[in-house]
Amino acid sequence: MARARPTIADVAAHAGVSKGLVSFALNNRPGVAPQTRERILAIAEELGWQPSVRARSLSVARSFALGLVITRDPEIITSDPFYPSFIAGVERELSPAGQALVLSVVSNEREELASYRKLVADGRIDGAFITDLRHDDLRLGLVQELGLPAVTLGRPESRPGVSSIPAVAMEDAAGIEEAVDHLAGLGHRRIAHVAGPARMLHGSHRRQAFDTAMRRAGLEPDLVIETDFKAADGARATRHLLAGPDRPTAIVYANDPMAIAGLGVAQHAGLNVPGDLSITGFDGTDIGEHVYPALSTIVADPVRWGSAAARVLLRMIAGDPTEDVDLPPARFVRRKSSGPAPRTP
Amino acid sequence: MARARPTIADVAAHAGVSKGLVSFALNNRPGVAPQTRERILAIAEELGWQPSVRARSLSVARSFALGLVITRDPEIITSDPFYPSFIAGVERELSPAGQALVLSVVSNEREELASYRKLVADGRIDGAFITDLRHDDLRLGLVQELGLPAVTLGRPESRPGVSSIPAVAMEDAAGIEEAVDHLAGLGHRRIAHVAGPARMLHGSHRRQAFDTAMRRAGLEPDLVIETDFKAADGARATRHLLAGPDRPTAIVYANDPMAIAGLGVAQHAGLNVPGDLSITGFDGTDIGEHVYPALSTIVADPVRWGSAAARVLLRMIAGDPTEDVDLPPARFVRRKSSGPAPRTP
DNA sequence: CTCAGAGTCTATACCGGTTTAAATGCTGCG
DNA sequence: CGCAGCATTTAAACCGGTATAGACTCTGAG
Repeated sequence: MARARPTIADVAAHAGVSKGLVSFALNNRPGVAPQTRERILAIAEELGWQPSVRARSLSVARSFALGLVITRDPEIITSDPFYPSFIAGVERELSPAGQALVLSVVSNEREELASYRKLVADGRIDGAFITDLRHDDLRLGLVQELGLPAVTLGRPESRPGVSSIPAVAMEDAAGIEEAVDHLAGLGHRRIAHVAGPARMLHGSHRRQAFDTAMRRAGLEPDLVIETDFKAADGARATRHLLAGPDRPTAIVYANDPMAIAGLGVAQHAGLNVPGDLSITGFDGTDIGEHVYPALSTIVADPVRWGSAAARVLLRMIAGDPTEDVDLPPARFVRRKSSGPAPRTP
Repeated sequence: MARARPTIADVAAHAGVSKGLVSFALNNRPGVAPQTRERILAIAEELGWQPSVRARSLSVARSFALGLVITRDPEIITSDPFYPSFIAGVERELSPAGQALVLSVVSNEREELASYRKLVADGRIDGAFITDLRHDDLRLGLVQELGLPAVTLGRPESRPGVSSIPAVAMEDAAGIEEAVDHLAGLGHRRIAHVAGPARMLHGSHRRQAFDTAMRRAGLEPDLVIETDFKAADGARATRHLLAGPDRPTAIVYANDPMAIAGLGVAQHAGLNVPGDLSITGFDGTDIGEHVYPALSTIVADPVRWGSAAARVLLRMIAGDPTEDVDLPPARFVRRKSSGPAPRTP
């Protein structure tokens, strides 16, 4: 019969001391005689004692877990590479810290808020990641209201009150500007942007960066189509752009799946990429490297982003002072899908 | 000042009964007078009482959470669409059941086993999903040893002892056979297979299905290359196949990212797809639909798989009898990347 | 020699539920 | 009328930790 796992009381009994003292010893608290402490630790070791997260949770009112709520329509099978990588980065920090990651996937904003509330009400998490920031994001007020430590990915435009919500930001605008500069430098004048949803902060950031870079190059950023970041949207937007009267010679997409879909549409229409049309993506999925022609894109580092965000959040929960973190900006990587503008006929 | 949330003791005090009776009433246990029960429920409602998962966890020795351990190298940004969808399906069941999902991402098998152990030792989970089954999978013995309720995705080849590990299986072989039949029917004789890792059960299943279908069509399944499911592997395998002496006219890939990479390689080599080379994938990512030519592939339903697996696991934990579940088989979907075999020169 | 104070350690309450044994009240039967 | 038997309810233990007040050394200064 498997012996039940030892509790702190067993350790206390074996050591001939009280429970409380064992607790002190195990938590490196002062007030325990050095040799007693050692004896207790040795016995705990020998008995194979491990703390019960459950019991500790109840008594210290913490859960030793962090929460991530992802909002997306589950029916839409999207090969967004961000989350898997981001989560891997988060785990890398949590695991050694003895923390767990609680994941929730919901379909819409209503459920999203409800999910945060529920996770907190159930005492499942001690802190949360806020990803995919939106304009007037209700989650910022919510975590404040709930008193839930949180970190945002990217800087929110405004934080409620004298906020204590640190941001871990990666400047994605720089990459877009690089891409536009690159294209303009290749002689492109009609450059379009297939943007992400404007209500999402990174969607509009990238768009603003596009506008800025275009104006700086003396071009009018008038060919912009807003999408939902889905491959199908990218295809639709591309068809629309190519069917237009004065079609672009280059398209800057807000993510890789849309760029790849756009590439497909262009090729389907008989265009040569990059001969007739240059294309750039955003995110650096591994597939982009292998399509033909290889996709010029803007690469970020979601694994690192995850680690950084987790570190900030852990520090915050520990009560240490935190401040915003700036990660190295996303960089434009030239591959084969972008080239010189076609000679005007 | 925010009133602390009410405990069962508050409810008891307001109702003028004992804690124990409140607990009975709230859990629909017999032995409580109907009108007392109602009064208690009304007061609990009025006070906005919610059970404390933490306290309940400690006293009933359950965590009300399920675990998913994903093994993959975090540095490899892979756009595998399976997990996000699978998780969405799982969540759809867990959330209404008041259960949470604890996610762990690890880099290799050693960490994987350690992760299961840790999750159980910490009492974080009541059950686990076992995905990406391998031959002689150590996890089966482990969950048995740990007494951890578990469900496998797909049927393991053998289960330890008189196993109590139910499987939720989706017949993926059927799709591969359909694909081969389709290609053979179009006149292809040299059909290659870019397979997944042989140590993974679905990798070798798909390969077996390929062999079977080939033999049935009177063809020799001699062009098979084993890979690690990564896009880069797909590209490499394709280059190898195309450089060979007697190059194939069709390639069946074990997943979509590899197929898309293969498509890129073929096009890069100046081949027309499907004119010179037919290509099929596996998984039905949304991108496949939008590349040019649209990828013929085999579509599964990971969302449904997730829901089914979660249901089985929940039932198991509840102590209800469970049995294996068979989901509808993956189906071949013909799109544009497969066509008649080229006329032999 | 006494007493203050530091250093150790114990006893006990507490976190918020569940569970069990025992107490209470009521009904109906002999 | 007495008592078995049932339904209802209470009190208290328990899950496994943490936290706090107080008790018990021992030392050193006055």
